[in-house]
Amino acid sequence: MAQNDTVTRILDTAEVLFAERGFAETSLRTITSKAKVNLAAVNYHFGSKKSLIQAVFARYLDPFTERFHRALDELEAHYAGQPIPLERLLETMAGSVLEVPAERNSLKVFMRLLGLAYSQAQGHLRRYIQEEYGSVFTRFTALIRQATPELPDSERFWRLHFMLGSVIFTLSGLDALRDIAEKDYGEHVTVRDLVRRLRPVVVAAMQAPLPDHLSSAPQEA
Amino acid sequence: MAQNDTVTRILDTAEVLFAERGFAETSLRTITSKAKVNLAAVNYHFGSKKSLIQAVFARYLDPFTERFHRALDELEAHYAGQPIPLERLLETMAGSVLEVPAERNSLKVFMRLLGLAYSQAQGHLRRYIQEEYGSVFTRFTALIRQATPELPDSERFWRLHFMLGSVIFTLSGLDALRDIAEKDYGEHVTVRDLVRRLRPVVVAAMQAPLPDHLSSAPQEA
DNA sequence: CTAAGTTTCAAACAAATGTTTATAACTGGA
DNA sequence: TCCAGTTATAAACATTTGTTTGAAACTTAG
Repeated sequence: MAQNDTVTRILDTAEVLFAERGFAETSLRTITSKAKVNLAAVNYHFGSKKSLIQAVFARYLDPFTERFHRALDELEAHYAGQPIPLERLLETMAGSVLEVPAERNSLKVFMRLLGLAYSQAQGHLRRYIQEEYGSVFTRFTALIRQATPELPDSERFWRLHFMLGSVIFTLSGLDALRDIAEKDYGEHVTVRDLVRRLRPVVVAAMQAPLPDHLSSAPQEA
Repeated sequence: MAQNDTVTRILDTAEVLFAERGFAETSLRTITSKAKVNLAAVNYHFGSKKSLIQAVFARYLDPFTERFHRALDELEAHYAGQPIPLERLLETMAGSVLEVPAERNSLKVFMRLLGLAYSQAQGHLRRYIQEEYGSVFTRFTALIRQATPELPDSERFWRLHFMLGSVIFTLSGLDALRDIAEKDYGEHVTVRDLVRRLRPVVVAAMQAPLPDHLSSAPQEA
């Protein structure tokens, strides 16, 4: 299993370095030397650096989407057409997110990669993620819609992205923030702690009153 | 005023390109050719690419911190020792943020730069921003503390970062999100619209009930 | 006008990057 | 054992990068 070993070692090393420094700032030579494989191995096994980046994402996102779809299946079966409560939906998502990286690296790496995918204008990455994994997000938002019928569609859209920002931003910068929190408040924060803290915040944010310009005026379609 | 013209043209061009592509992905040749100045001009006027990046930030952050400090002065004078309501603090911050870029480019560029500063592990940038502009943030959080006495310190710390994530993430990815929103909901969203939408969300998030593991157990110091 | 100082410019530099190539080493089945 | 197919390796390749250089052009004060 020499091939698989090389491929895995490249992926393991690349994901850590990408998360630490970003994609453009991580050279193939840095990856291959740290992974103790030949420089040409990346192009041989993956074709290009771009494809390596996508492969790093696929290794997280493939199991995640699979699990998330299954979890949503169960949830829908259990509620049998009834709208699923917002809290249950959020818990399910958090659960699926937490399950996957537990098997390999830390959630931090995963989130940091997601944050980079959004922030770095790496066009190909955004497109790739949207095309490959957009469907599960669409499904999730449709369920959120049933759970929050009082929200205008556009308002829900924006609030979901507000919350997505909270999660990705905080978790992707977790290391630096954790150091501060530990120094200033003497408490060591785990990812699970953060998720616990996030839950009431996200729920409250989604259920916040409508902004003035929407609550008084007639709501849009 | 030939020098100033060159310097300004470099800064104007660089900030847009940085915001669009990131720092590592934007070469000095791209900047200088688009700005119609000589390649060596960057090193002549700024010394290095790193210093150019910092100068781009300084041009936003210097006026911002000055205004924000002044606005907080007024607010503190008006409330004369009384704790300032959370909404007023948030409005003041939003106001200061909105004022500055109105004079030059769009807020989007500013936010996107901030997002990049956090997400790209550009160590020097994080350090630079923390050292140069950390004090105003410290002052702001102290006021937030008085406005939310019911929150444990660590909980407030995390919630502030949750909200910071919402703002930076949404506003820095504004272009892509706006396109979706316009296509799906037929509404053109301005930055001011978004800030209006953010307000009730942020307030509700900051005032959300404590998470289970904090609300029942005795609260930490 | 002239000389000193500042700014521009084209060219070159060294270093680093992703990728390709040709060869060697290894692998498993006939 | 031998041979196809796969994988590993070192070397080279063509670009691109940030930076430096030295001379030209320009500006400004005496």
